[in-house]
Amino acid sequence: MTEIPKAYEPRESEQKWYSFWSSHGYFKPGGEGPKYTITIPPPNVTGSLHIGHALCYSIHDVLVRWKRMQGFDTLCVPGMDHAGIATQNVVEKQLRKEGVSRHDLGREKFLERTWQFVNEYGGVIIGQLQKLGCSFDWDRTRFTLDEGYVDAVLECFVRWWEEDLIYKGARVINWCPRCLTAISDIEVEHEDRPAKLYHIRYPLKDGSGYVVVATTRPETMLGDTAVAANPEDERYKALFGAVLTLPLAGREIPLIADDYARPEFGSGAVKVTPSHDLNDFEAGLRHNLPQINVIDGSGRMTEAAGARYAGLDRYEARTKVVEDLQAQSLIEKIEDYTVPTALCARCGTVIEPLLSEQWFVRMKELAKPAIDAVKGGRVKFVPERYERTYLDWMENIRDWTISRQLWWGHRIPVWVTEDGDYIVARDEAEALEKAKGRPITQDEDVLDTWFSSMLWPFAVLGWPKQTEDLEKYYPTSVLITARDIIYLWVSRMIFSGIYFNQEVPFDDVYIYATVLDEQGKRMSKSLGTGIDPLEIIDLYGADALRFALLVRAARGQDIRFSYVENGRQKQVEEARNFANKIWNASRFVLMNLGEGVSKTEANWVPSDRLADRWILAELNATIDQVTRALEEYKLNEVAQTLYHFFWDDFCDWYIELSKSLVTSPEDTEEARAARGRIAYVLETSLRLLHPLMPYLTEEIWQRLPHEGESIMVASWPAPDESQNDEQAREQMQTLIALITKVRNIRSEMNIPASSRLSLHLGTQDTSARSLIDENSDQIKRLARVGEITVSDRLSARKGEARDIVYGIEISVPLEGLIDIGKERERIGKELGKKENEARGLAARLDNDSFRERAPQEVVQQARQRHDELIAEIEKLRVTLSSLGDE
RNA sequence: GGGCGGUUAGCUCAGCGGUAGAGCAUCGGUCUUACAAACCGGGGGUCACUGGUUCGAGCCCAGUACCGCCCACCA
Repeated sequence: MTEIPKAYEPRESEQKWYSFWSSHGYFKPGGEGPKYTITIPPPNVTGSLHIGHALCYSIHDVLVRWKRMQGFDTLCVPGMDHAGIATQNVVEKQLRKEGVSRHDLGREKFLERTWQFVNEYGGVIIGQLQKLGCSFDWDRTRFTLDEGYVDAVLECFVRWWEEDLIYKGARVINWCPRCLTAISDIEVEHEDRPAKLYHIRYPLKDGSGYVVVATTRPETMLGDTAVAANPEDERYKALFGAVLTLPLAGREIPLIADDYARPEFGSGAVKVTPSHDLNDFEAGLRHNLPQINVIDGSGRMTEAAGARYAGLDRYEARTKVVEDLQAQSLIEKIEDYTVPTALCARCGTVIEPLLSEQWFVRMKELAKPAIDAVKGGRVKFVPERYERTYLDWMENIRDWTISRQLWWGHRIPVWVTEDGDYIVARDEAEALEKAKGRPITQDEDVLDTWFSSMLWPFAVLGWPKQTEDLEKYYPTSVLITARDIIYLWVSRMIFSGIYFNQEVPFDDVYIYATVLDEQGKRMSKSLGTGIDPLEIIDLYGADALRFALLVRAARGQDIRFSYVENGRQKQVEEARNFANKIWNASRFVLMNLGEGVSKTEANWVPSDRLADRWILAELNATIDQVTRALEEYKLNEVAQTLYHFFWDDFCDWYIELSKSLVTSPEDTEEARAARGRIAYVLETSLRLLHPLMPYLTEEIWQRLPHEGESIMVASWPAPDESQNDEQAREQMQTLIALITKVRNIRSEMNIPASSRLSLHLGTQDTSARSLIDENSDQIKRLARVGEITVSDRLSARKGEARDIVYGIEISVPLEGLIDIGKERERIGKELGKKENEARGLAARLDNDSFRERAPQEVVQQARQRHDELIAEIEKLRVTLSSLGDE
């Protein structure tokens, strides 16, 4: 017999099997069945694995392994995202440490440097995913900036330009003065911050008084080109058209009527700064107002702000403007105020709304079919509630700012001629040709990262080329992602997928849980609250980490995960213990199987034994339940069901009930059959567990009699209705209850495990009698009793502990061991429980409406249970009173 | 300002119409020939609050309170 270590040692096993799988090509597609495709959310090249990723990709791997075992032609495409701003920021930070800026290097050199960084550090996460056990097709790994991907982005840009879905325009956009680029609306975060509300007097030119405006940003007044009040506002009706003198600047500006001014706010008059506020910008367009930029891209005041302020930082300027106004008694009051402040999602800098020329995608037209696709059920969100989230966003969508003033990314394929014509082309040669000899220069900007990642599900399959992969594997089956990128990414994949392929990019969108720390806050590396998955894998194994996460992955519910105590991660420890349990149960089976057992010998030999019929029925129910739960993305249910089946049913009962047969030293046919059955149940369980715990299950499976090269490509168990056996389940329930009661008596009476007791049972029920007869050896073993006698009913005797379960009377003679006080207490407690339950049932049964309105089945059940209880109570009372006689 | 989640045993969470479950922790016992990372047994919950629907409600409806997310151009 081969030596098997007492505890599962993940490290060696993981390495061994991952390279085994890889070298056998199991990660590649190839099943006989229909296709099943997933393209993973490409992690940022700058990233390293955190717990959220571990969850995300574990879910991917579970689904992919499961479908592969079911025989689907299964493909999971991995890859990485070039992550424009994020990556550029990281590289710039490195440069800063060296004392240089990207401008010192110049564009070419900077890009070289960034590629160098990407080649060196990027892909760290890929290696980490492999450690996790992910069975993705690494040969198909893609990068959103690789050669073919560039073609996809060009194709998209050119076609949208030709369809007039892309335009350039001057707009007030969100500008990050630190990243020095425009960012889209969704890349802005809002945070309430304490601030001041300044009430400023704007004098009327004719000297007849002033109008008070309120603002949180006094420095922008230098760019005011009007003051607006609501047309319905009685206070201003007579003044519309009047001219005001803008303080400090001395410019003359009109008082205009526009209903975006809210009469109830402050004085009802609002300053209008078209260059630095989106509302004001739009009001400016309505009234043909001039636009004056007083703040530049780095957050400093421009020349247009006046010589006194030019060059000042926007906050310094604010202080100075307020001082100057105060000096002229033009500040009416300053109040404390809370303002929703816009911040750059990348770096946290306060956003500056800035008037600038940018490229936009016209969204209305693109959104329409993407809305219909979801409404029509062609894309299904799981959990369903996110459908609403998506639709609300899409139905109120605004045009998308796609140009970024960065260097790292897809350069915008637009060239400008000297006379200002835009030429959109796939490359410079084509642009030159189109320019017909006019000199041209390429637009400096790059595209928003999401402009490229929105093409992911089809670009990774080869689009815009009509490749075999695209033909075969698109659309994909499911997208598994986090909820915070529903707008940024999911929505955009849907509308671009439909636009370019006339088909939705995926059937389902599964939004997985957010992993939180013990405070219920989002885990974040930067806040130091992150846990390194590799550390956990090192300590407990990849399977344990996967299981710990998956068992908590209820659809869409957040997971709180950093319960660490004395350097131990309790949640993973629990999963590791389960892995070890599986290991040891397998060890038991293997130790008894003997050498050279063939697959056929380890098969299910039909049996009339209760335990056999029962475990087969339970196994079958488990297969059914687990498969169903997988179909519904209820991964926690999958994990919990398997945990319960394996530990409670298989280990605690089936193995124990089969032990004497299985370990029998004689090599009888009966014993061999029993060994075959136990191996069969184990092998089937391993296949069910494999998607969750790939390494452990492979390690054991390879040692068991099996067919095929790897559990990875073994078949997924199918439920078999003929194996349902209600009778076996009921009888087993009785047997378990009986054994538990005897153990209970032992424990409460402090009977040492070593002392063999006798057991008297009383029942008139013939089926209960035969249940006891047929399983008397098991009862003796598991309840640790020597002799069992069965009679019609038991009469009270002295020195015995009594109980009753499912109508079977139990008596354990204790001779001198009994403690009457304890026994009285124990029976009293039992009696109390039963009386309580009986009372509740009686109350329901007495209720006319219950008997009339509740389903007959429920009433019937209640009545039966009630009658059973009454009989049991009766007998316990007799016992109790006989104790009282002592 | 709108929308969405959550509130169940000391902790982390399942359960979502038939009268409460798991793991950990805790208490007592056990080296019972796979496993002390284990085994056996016990204790512990007015299922946030208030109303309502129902024969029956953690479970459905309405509202309240805290906690957490998302969206929003309120100067």
